[in-house]
Amino acid sequence: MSIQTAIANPTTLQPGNINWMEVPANGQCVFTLAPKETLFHDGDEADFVYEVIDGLIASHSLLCDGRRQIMGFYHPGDIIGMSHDGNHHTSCSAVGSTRVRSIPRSMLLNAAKDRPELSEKLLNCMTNQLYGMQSHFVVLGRKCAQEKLASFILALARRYAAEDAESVTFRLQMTRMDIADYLGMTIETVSRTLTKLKTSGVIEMPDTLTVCVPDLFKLEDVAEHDDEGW
Amino acid sequence: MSIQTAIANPTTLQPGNINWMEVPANGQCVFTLAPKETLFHDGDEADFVYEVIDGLIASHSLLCDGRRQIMGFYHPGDIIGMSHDGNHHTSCSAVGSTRVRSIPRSMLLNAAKDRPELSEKLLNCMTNQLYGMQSHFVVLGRKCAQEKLASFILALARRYAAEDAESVTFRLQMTRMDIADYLGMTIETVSRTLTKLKTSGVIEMPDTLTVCVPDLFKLEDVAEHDDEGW
DNA sequence: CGACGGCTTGATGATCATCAAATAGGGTGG
DNA sequence: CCACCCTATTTGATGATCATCAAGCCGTCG
Repeated sequence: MSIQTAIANPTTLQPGNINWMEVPANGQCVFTLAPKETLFHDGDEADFVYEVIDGLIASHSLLCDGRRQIMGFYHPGDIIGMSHDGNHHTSCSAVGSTRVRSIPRSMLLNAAKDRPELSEKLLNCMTNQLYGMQSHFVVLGRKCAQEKLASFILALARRYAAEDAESVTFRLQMTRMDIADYLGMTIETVSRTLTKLKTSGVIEMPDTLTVCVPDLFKLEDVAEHDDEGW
Repeated sequence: MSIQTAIANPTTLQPGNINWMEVPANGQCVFTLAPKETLFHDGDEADFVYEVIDGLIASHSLLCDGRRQIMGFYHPGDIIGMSHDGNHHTSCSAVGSTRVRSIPRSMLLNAAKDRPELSEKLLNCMTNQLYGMQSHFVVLGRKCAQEKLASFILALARRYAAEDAESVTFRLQMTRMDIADYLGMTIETVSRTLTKLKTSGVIEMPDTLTVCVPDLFKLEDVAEHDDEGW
């Protein structure tokens, strides 16, 4: 389900999944971003709203001295670029090669006016994203390196794992630098901590991008408590 | 402007300011929370949405070992408790004595259905809050103790200062513990860092709760020690 | 007054950042 | 197909920042 089908069929619209099939075709557009290519910059006019089709988008913020913080990753189905004041307040760029669909903000808002269900769904998208950010605050503010990495991998694992699965294997789409900037660490600490997680058997990594979680519960324990006791 | 007047007069509704005057009176309720009293817990059913009338509310999250992270502070006019799935995903409690207005979630959603403007404003509230959280990520993930506190005080100062003012004096409503839990630090480091800011003349504190910022630009420099990218 | 909670200050140590260098993997051109 | 290069990643050594443990201070309240 995407924005398209949802506008066409409001009852099926899910958070992070809006379908804009009924929106005039000339307004929408699907295109592909190369890795690291920017979707929009902080401060740009927010004329468009985007839906990730496949790939991965990172929203981030830069300090002048080069420090970077990634606020969040947007996966397929996620909505990017809603604005309350007509301007973006963050930059967004592709992690790997990424396809997105764009729709003029005005068109989406107009459609929402005629469709209470659509605007309710948009609101759900927002509150959904908002809640997704909550746990990230705890990770950034209160967790140590090992808990940060475990939490990060756990979140990805849950996204990729089948319902009720106990183990899962997947490929990272982002670099160590991206992970570091997301978790508020350095690449060196990310690397060292991954090594520690491998050594303790919580994860396996056949190559630098493939992560295998043999026991999701064990990973949960590390993500929540600092291990040592386990 | 509050939720009340906004429902009555949609065109005047501003983000963080919703007026529900037209909502049946039996649905809404104004009450006072004592300091540290809880508005709702993580996991509670989100039957009500709240507007802060005066005082201050903190939304926070707890790890099982007692570590706490405050996600954000809600000031008068702010809306709390919108949920996408009918449950709260964070706890909220009063910092000092705080008055809030509650409205049944169902009633607000129904009113929104008949009022495209209202639901657009609600959406604005959400995106507004979402963007407010962005800078907090940078603070938590990428700033050192001094920058964290300077950023924190600067945000409060801007809220209290008159337009174009160069200096401002205000009272903190929260304890050192609250500040520490908001900024991802310990109370000791908060205290030490405040002392450092006082010593360097960036702020003055006649007593533990009164903050005087003689030069907002100087405070900006410390907070953004090269920061505020683009 | 004495006790309590919140705050400050001091001493010490752990964690993580920084600087530096080696290794691995991917892509290019011969 | 291999040599080479470039970048990403890993590993090592060292140090700064901040957490922790501990004690003392201040204002409030019973």
